[in-house]
Amino acid sequence: MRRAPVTASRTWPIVLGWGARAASRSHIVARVTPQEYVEEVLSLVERIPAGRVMTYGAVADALADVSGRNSARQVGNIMARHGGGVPWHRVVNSAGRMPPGHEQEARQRLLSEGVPLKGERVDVSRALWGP
DNA sequence: CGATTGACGAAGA
DNA sequence: ATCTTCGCCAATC
Repeated sequence: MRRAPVTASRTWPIVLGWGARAASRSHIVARVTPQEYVEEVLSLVERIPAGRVMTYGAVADALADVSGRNSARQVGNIMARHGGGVPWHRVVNSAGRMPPGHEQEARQRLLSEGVPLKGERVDVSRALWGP
């Protein structure tokens, strides 16, 4: 758990090791390392119940306060690189589409879990789950 | 260092 | 409905 050193002069709640960039935005500050963020994402995805889904954006939003990040795209990258050990099929894009190259596998799993579908897409309005 | 590249998403045309 | 543009974050050139 690498954390930025805490100094008395520090204005923002965290960061001064990787914080130069974060400091350029006054509202959002990185509160965890990229590695820690990966763990946050994976542990949240693990808690998505069978039969429900989250969108990449919803995951990013749910973690925004604690992580200091909000990038659906980054969640997608993380799922692509590290999602193999979690129920990755329960994360779809906002249109209900499944990850390119894994549509068949995902569709089969979602179907067996009873996730509501609309043709080839998840009916996100009905299936969306939140922590 | 800067530029590109993604399992993204909202807004426009 | 499809395509583009832009904001988002981190890894990779």
